Amino acid sequence: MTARRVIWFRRDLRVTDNPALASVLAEPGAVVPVFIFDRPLLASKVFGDGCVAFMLDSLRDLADALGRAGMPLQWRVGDPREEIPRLARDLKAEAVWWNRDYEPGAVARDQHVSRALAEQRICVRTCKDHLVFEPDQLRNVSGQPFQRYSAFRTAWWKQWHAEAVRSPGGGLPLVAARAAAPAPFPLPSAQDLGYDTVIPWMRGGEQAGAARLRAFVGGALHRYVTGRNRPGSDETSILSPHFRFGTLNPRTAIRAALERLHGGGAVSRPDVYTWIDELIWREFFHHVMAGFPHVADGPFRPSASVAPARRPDDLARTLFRAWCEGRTGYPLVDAGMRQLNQTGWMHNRVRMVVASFLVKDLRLDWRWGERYFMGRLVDADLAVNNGNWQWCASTGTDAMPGYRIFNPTLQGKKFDPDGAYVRRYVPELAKVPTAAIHAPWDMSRDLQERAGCRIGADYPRPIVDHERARREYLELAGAERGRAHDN
DNA sequence: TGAAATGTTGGGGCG
DNA sequence: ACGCCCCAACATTTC
Repeated sequence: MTARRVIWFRRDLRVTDNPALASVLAEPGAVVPVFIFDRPLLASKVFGDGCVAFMLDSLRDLADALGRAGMPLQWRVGDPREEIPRLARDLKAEAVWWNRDYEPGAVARDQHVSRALAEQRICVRTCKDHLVFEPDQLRNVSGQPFQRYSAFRTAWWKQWHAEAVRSPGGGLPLVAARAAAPAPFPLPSAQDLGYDTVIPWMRGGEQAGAARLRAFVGGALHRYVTGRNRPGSDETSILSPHFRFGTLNPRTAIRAALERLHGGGAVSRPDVYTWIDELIWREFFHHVMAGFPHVADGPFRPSASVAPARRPDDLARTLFRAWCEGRTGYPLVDAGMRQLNQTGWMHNRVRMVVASFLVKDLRLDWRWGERYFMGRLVDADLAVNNGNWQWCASTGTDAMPGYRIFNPTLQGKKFDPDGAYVRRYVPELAKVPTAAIHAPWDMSRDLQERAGCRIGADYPRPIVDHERARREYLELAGAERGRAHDN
């Protein structure tokens, strides 16, 4: 009897360019693909309906591709710590394969599973996939994880050139030619998992991921440096959900961008390298969380020049609710939050603006915002979301200085000059003239009537005065710095 | 991947 | 022609 091997899919929901799958298929014998719906994690409701919808959509694509190759996906709902060892034993598996995950919780889970499998004398084989370089591959001169993005990026590129990073090859064809599609393997519905069914804002699965990558690399990439800052036009890649679930691999995406650059054409170096920078930031935040797991619960370091959050009283909760629902009275902030609530995604420029507003203008605990984002974003990724929030809150490894405070009006004028983004997501403001779109409270009574938007009735008056909030934040931050200095 | 405050410069209007 | 002022435009400093 030939040996049977299990491949456990987690954050690598694709059949092409998948190191663990390619390796397990390279050996003779039967392969059983497995996915576990992590019941405790799903019950914790860290993620939202949109995220679960994207995952299910991706799993349908994966199950279909595996089914065509004669390997129906097995799935369970339960705790993977128990389900994987049990499944491996029931299947009389000789080995279990997976691609590694670096989140602290996932590392603990995988160690637990590895021990349980070892007790049953079942081999564990793991591969690198989710990051181009793993945490222990990139260290500073003293052997520690990097704490500065610029140094990390230098080391990252050095390693990229040293290794000549390639895709693994092998795996399965995306669509088997002429193969009759088997009956779709029934996966659980969102309801079965305790979530509401929502129409996914973007398609999941590796076919959708590959199509989007092609469209972006062949399209908006050539004007990325300026285009990426324009939330009113779709000029970012919008690939983050695919990287989150591994329906697309960053190594492949980066190679595609570099090939477009070197293949000639209208793509400039700054455009390509600026985009790749964003993917290196993603890697950086994963390395930071792996090296300093305490960042998951609080600041990387107690930081001077950061004002303390206000008391979590009724006022704080009222302000927070207004922020969540996009009712702050600042058009760009409200448009961003409504885009998030409606679609499960927010343009990155606007993510920075709404985060700055929560932390600096409202002086709320950044972790409130972090948690809200996790519960809404289709691309909800613990390490990346946490890293970005800490950056905005000025508490992170390589953070923005505390005195950097975004002015939501100015950001709107600069990056949404015609107000297209605001008008799309804040329909009350649709008829406000462009000159006033980012400061509608300046409109005269008469103008408000004509624009069909009375401030304070149809659209809220600003819940805080930005000028004043900014001065207060700086004052409190200065006091904090003074105290730190005294101690 | 900030923005306000402050400083500097140079062109043009004007007596 | 000259000095003076104003101010926009740009540069630098500061939070």
